Amino acid sequence: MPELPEVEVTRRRLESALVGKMVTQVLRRVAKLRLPVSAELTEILPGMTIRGIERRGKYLLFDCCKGWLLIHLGMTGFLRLISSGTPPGKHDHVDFIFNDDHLLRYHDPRKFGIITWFTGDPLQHPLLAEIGPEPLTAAFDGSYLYAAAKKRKVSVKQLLMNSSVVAGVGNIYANEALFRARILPSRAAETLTPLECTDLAGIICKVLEKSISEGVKSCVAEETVAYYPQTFSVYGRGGKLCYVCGDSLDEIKLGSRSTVFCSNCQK
DNA sequence: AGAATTACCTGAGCGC
DNA sequence: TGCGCTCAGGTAATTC
Repeated sequence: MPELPEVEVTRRRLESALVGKMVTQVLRRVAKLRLPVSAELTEILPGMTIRGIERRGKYLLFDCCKGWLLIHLGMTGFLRLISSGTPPGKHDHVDFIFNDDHLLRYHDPRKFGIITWFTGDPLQHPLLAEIGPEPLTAAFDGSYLYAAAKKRKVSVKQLLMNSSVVAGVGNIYANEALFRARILPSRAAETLTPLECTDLAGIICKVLEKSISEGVKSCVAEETVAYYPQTFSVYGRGGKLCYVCGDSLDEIKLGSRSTVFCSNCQK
């Protein structure tokens, strides 16, 4: 599923392909994803030029000069950049056709994504306004994390996955970062020491940045997809052997989310 | 306010 | 073969 790195890789690819290009047509095949797909998009967007593409957490923000196109990929969504005229397949819900004969196609089997239109400061949009600091900025550091964790009884992993605490960290990277920081996911957030918070914040940055650079390297000509091959230390490896100590990895549920860790390496 | 729970959605995998 | 069940999980809304 697309998390911050996948969204960032998508953003960079789309930015280099679409900035300065004009939308000529929007085709909407479903009325509703997780939220209604703004009906006015088909009438408003044609004629508009993409000035830039930003990212906030897992949201892509297309600057259309007169307003913003906000896209969230949900669980299973991805965007592809293909030739216009390519016939749509199953779950190809929305097409954005550009004046250079490119087609940006939104595909999402589970329809957990969001496509909406907003005028004004996109950061003030209700969906974005409460999101915590970006993990790859100076605003997210050990002292911030320590303050956020203090007096919180939820598990560290659930704290990291709370988007109002830090933007864009989902299940995969929460599992991976905690493994690398040697911290048990089930630990109450309030038990983290300042030193552990500094360590963890730095590791979160590293894990995300490494994934982004892998995604950039794997860039396939033409097609823009949110997914790229990656290897994880613990995510999806419950019952398999820890790469560090060789013990078998444990898998539990935290907040109904699959959580994998090494009880030998993580304390 | 924080924590826990529910809802949204479809394909994959499984037991029978 | 196919039915019914569970699971995957981001995040908003709802409830406690």
